[in-house]
Amino acid sequence: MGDVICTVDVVLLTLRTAALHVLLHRREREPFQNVLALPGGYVHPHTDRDTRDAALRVLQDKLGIQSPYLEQLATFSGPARDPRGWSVSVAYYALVPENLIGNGKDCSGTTALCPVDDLRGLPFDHAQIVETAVHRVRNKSSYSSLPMHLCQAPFTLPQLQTVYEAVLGEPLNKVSFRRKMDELAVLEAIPGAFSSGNAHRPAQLYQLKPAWRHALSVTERGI
Amino acid sequence: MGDVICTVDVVLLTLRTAALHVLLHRREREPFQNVLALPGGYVHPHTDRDTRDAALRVLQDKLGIQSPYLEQLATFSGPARDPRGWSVSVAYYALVPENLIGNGKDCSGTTALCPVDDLRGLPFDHAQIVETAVHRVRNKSSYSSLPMHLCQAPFTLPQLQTVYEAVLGEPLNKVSFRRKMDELAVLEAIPGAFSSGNAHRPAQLYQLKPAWRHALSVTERGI
DNA sequence: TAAATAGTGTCTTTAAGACAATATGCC
DNA sequence: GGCATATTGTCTTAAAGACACTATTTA
Repeated sequence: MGDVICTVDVVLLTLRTAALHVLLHRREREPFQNVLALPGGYVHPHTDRDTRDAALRVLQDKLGIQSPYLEQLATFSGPARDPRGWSVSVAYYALVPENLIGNGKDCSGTTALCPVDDLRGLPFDHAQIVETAVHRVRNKSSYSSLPMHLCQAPFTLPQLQTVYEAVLGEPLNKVSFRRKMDELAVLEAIPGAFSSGNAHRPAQLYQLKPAWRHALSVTERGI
Repeated sequence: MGDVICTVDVVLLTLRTAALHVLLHRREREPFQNVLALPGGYVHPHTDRDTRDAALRVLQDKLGIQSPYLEQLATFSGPARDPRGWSVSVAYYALVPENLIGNGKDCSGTTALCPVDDLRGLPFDHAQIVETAVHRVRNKSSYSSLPMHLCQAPFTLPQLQTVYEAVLGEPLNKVSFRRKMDELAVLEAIPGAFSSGNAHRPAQLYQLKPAWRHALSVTERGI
């Protein structure tokens, strides 16, 4: 009964040039040594408090990324998804602003940021896991504050609207968008802080209220 | 690495007297022998194609229930949730109409149907799993055809509305409800079939279109 | 025909979207 | 001042809810 391989995989998503990208990591060992794949690894029952802990450890050890927005996605299982044998992978997805990537390790070709709509050659069932994650993120973004975790604070409302539009893939009504952001009630204006340097009116800068740094607010009827 | 216990648990929900109930099963073995708990068991890598398959097997073997609406809920893990050791449980939830329960085995005290808002003494972290399932079902019911799987076909629209109201815990506008059922587009009227036996106008009988027996339809703005 | 519930028409209220006017920085 | 974008006001449109009217059965 104990011959089930138990792993975690992390789909780390970010926004680059208005398109969702996933961070892939070059595998150090067999199977699929040197192939780009989702960062993941065995659950370490002696040190991990749970699978979420294992996912955070993977992010820290393999990518040097700490404390992103992290949520359980789904669990994938079966005899064929991993050549080592019958396996269970608890998948998580993380959202980070682009600037957070590369601050840690790498810079050496061990990671790559790939557009989620143009992925090829992923090992295991990682293509399906990424697809599930992207679907979840796009869906959840349509009624919640989720995309705010892709935005580097401080940010302006027009910048945030651009992020929402990139994730959702459709233009949004400016007035409605602002009404919705107000309804979500997770942003706080930074007093006296405005965007600058542009040849036009500066915009108010905002940040997530601290209580919402790792939580979501949802609207009744969608963004 | 292989010393992680891998199990599935199933939260089987039904509606009895307008209240959500969960089907519990008396454990045949240690730990918690003879205690009522969620039906569950080890993943069998030699026979299960995946964890969903394991959940269906558990439903069949322990409860004699086949082919309900079944969906993955979440995965629960950690060193303390199971006294046997560090464990991962992939939880599923199933929805069935009440009449389907008891057609199989039991009738002998090995199972019990308990109201989800009045559960005590559940072993493991099963209380948390049930709570998560109920939360998921209530939330998903607010914008989808999910509650239809709690309804024995054929059913009338007023009956279905009662089911939605029971799950959501609030009264619904009759006209809006019918507009939404029309928008979901998953029901088909059974030609010439009407409810009868009551001292009032009979109601048209409906059933799920076959394509939607194991799928969900969702609305843009909620029920 | 009275009672009870099913089913529908329509008015009111509320939310969403379109449009435009004003605000404010930098050149 | 002129330009570009931010922000806000307000009108239009669409969805949701309230209410009431008609329909159809049994007692």
